[in-house]
Amino acid sequence: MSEESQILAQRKEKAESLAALGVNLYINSFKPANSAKELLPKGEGLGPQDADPEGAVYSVAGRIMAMRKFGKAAFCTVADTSGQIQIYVKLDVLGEGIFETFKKWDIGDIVGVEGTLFKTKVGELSIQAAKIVMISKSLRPLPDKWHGLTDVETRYRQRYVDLIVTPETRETFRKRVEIIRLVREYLNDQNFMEVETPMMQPIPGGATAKPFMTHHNALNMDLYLRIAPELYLKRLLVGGFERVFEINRNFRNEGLSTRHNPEFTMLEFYQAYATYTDLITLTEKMISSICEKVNGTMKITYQGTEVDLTPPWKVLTMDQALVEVAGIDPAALVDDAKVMALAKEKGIKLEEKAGPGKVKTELFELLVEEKLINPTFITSYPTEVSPLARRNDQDPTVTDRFELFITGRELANGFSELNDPMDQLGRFEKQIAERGDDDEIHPELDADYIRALEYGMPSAAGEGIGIDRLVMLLTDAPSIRDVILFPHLKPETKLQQEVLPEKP
RNA sequence: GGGUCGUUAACUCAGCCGGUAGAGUAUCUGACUUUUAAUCAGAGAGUCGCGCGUUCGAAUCGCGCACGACCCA
Repeated sequence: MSEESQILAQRKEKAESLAALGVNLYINSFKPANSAKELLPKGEGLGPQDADPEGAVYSVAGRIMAMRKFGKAAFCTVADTSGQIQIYVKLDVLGEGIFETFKKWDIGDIVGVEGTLFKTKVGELSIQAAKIVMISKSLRPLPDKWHGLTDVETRYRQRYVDLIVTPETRETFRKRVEIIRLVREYLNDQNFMEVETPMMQPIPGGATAKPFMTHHNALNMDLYLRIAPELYLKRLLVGGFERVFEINRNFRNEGLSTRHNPEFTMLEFYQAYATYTDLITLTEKMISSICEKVNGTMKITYQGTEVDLTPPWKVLTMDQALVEVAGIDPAALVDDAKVMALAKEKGIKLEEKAGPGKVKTELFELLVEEKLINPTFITSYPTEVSPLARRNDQDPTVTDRFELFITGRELANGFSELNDPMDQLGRFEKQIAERGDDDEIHPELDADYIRALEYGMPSAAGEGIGIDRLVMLLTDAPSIRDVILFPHLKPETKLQQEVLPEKP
């Protein structure tokens, strides 16, 4: 108790004194018939100080966000999920006994109110409270009503407080839900089936990333949290499901940043008898239409930069991008030796086993990526860096693949799928052979995936879209932590001591 | 992993060259029956992130650590 803050101790005392009066502080019998949002239009016909002539009784429940108390009356702002409404509490309406308990109400309490509507002198629609109940007593004070909660650490750690007091946070996550709902709707309308594939995988495949490891006790086997669902979704193409998608979490055991959370949400979808160019069209239509539905326009601002999502979007090959965007002399790209020389000149460290394709991709990442502000599809990725993509029929050193960049960031990655089992096996083997001894990522050969391809997979195209990054773009969020409800943080050290009661 | 910045009351923040810890909001007491950042009067509230060091004396200076932010790899 001695360690407890004064306010917390006072609130606990207050709760105890209410309980001593026989007030149940945590009832579950109040069921509001109305929401704040639906009541607000009912004041439209009323002038200041008018009472609702129909005298209808309404009830709402919500959290007290502000209180202005007088001796024998008070105004409270009550917030529910739909919005806020003011309630007016008066001694002569409620009676002495009830009003005494009301005096112990605090900002932050969740309460229920029943009464009729009226407008105040200054014209704010309010509920004249005829009945009031405490639904849940709050023991902790809310942050400053004027400044709100600005400490980002507290906002991420105690998202529940952030959601209570920061309207922008509520808006961002409402938009996130809406964006994901619209993605589902779009793909369902195109006859895609939503499926779920393993998150715990014996061999982590479908991407190059460090996995998290876990252990199954009964089977006594190690498992990996998936880094991508790709290889399972393509098994479903073999099985005859021609259009599948999955929206779910991937896990990568790598660094954290404003663009990386260890678990993140990925959309992957696969369409049989389609090519990567079909997906380019699908992608620009889907994202631009979702943006218009969520933001009312396709021209948005991201962190002060204007971005126009109106289709069609620009399509450049990697070579074209190096020339047009980075200003590289086309002569420097004509053969492998010239590419290697250029990389050296630009200060790229040449790994021993890195081939010209990997080097060119690094040049692209260094010189072009951050300059692609408006949506741009980059195509013709080197085969070397695209182990699961189909080779281009004219030039087998590149693949029928694209990545989508907006605001300098990769947002999507798609390609015509490699369905030749022998080619796939060769690429897996090459990938494993080229692994540097110091590499922390150890690709393993997924033999069952090869076996699946040997049954025959239809020609197809597939794509992954980072949902968190899409939400960041469409909500103008600077950090991925602003679009993930509970982003990963290191644990607090002192919290246990604070919450647990002291033992004698 | 490296660099820069931050951590002071429940919240938002001051605190200068090292000399008794400050404000607003919130809270408590009193007044107040149409306020809306209500008002007026009064009061309480702190392990200055943690540890070590320098010093007569450290929120302040130094070193280490923790957590966070941003940038870089």
